[in-house]
Amino acid sequence: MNISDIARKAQVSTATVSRVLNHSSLVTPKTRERVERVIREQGYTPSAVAKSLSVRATHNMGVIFPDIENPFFSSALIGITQVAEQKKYNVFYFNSDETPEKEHEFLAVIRQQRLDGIILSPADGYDQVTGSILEEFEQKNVAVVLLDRDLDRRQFSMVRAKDQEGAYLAVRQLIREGHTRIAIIMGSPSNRPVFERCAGYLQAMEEAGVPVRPEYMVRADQKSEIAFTATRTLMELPEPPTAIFTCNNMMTLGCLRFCTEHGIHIGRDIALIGFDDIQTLRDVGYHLSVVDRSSREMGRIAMELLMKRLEDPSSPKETRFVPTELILRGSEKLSD
Amino acid sequence: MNISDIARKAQVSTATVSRVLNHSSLVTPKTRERVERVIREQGYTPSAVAKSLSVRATHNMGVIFPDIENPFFSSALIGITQVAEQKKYNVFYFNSDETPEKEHEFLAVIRQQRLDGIILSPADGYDQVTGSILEEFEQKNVAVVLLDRDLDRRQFSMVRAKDQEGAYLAVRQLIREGHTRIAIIMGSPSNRPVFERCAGYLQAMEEAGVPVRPEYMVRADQKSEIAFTATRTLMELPEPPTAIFTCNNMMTLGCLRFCTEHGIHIGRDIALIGFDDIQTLRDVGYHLSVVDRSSREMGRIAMELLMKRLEDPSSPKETRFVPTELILRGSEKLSD
DNA sequence: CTGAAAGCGCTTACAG
DNA sequence: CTGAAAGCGCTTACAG
Repeated sequence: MNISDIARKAQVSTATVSRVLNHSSLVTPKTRERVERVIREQGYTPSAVAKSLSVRATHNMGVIFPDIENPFFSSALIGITQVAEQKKYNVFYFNSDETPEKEHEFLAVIRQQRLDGIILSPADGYDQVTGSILEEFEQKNVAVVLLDRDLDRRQFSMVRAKDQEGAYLAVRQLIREGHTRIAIIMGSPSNRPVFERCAGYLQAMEEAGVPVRPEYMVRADQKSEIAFTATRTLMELPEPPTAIFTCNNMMTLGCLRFCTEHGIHIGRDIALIGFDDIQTLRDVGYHLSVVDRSSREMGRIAMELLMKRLEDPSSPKETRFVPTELILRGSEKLSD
Repeated sequence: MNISDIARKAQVSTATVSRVLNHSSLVTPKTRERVERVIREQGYTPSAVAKSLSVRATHNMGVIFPDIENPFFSSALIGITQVAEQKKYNVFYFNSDETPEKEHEFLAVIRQQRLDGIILSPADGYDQVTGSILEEFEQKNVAVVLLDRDLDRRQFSMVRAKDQEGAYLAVRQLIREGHTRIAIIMGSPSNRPVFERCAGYLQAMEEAGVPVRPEYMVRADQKSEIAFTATRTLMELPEPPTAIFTCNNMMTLGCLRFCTEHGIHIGRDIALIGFDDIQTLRDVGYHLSVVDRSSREMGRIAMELLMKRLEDPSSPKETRFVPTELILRGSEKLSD
């Protein structure tokens, strides 16, 4: 069942069928009606792949995220699909699993599939392969938007949160609570948002004249395991910190797990503020203070930026920021 | 840059280029090499859409889930993408947001996009539109696999968990702990897994001769809000239950939220066993007893079933079960 | 082993 | 307002 079959049964040309399919105004109501009836009767569904080949655009886009199990990314994906749906774009989802190699594979697939655009959070902010592939994309007019994480030295449209500011507020708050031994579980410089949160930490510490102790700055990554052991490192210090700031939700979870497994009570034995809210913990009334931002909104904005460049490839690349908010629920102080 | 350009520069026919692209054995090493060099030099990427049109198969598939923010579904998607990647299939992701209308829309898109197969968890197990669209799919040889939720009276390949058994074990455990006032937060019959968990509850109650009290059976849905108010209903009963069994993770969360907001301590004031483990709670050392199953595994199996039917459309539809496990962490008893 | 040519199912510039 | 025909970029049966 293809467009020719419909044309024959409706006694028109395929051009006419195509026109009614595309709601062209230059077709008589009566012929339109006749064609539509045949389409309905035959249960005909036009092939988007044939159309894509013909018009040289697919109306499909790709999303590459490092980990869809991370609530930040699943929320962002919701935001993306919401606007994709209303804009009639379809999304291919690829899970890079935090590995650049998979990311490269997927980028190749995206090229083959002739997707119109792509939204991604790079596995590694320093990756040159990803960077240059994306630049080729832009040259071939496939729109690219970076979400949350950026790529070193590369210019793309992107949506970010006010990371440094959020972290700064959090750490300033810890200082106001009287803490001076404040540790940070941070990430690698190749993950820019996490790194900027680190900058926020330093900013607050320096502004308040609190000495920054290198042994209080420990490194983790996107998997909670490392944060778990990083917390151990901190707590086994001769002079352990009295407060910790964690740079993302996975780190927060790893840190929390270490503490609970070792009888360290958050808000009594140690203060904690995390970056990214964790809904599940709120549900159970766990009073964790956090820096929050709207991940759905970030997804929506990423789509807006993508649409903008899709509609006009010469429109300027832009960076949009979503606000960040410090939510205090008690874990920032040491009660008892 | 298309296949003809490459053919011209390599001084062969497009047929030959196509053959090297597809690793056909009937092409001389030297011509192959020459063609490959030109491809490399030109940075040529063949169009999957043209190929799809030509071979009448896209090697693309669709996934429609009700809510990717639900950890069960995001984990299942990981399982799916893992095997999709190794089988060289690409996945379109659609979020139905628990609404049949969107689901219908997406199914139409899937048809237009000529996807080879689809994995879905229907928003409504009684939905006849979805049911008949899927049956048409099967007739047109687009493979369909249901994940977790099924469709009333319709035969499709599917992967499920041993829901009733898991629920049975949980409730039996509550009874062994001495509870007789055991409530259940259940779902609508249109969500089969949740409903079968209800059957497991009844089975355990009846087997033990514990009277089933209608007021202890309250209804919620996939959003935690309803479970929140359902819990209120239970707790405001003249004779409130001493134990609750919740039929999925969202219900568990809603129930927990009500309890924490009202100073009801799980494991002291009331016992609770939920269906589906909640990793975040484990991380913070929240001792919640649950019935667990492997959602990633369910995703992987769904893909296997899909591949099987893709490779041989006449292969029998089959239902595969993943095991279910009762994990006791203390919330099933009333200490103190 | 290689090529010419038809075909996959649409769209669209052109002519009428 | 409608149609004939070329074109989008591949694949493949057929002939050699």
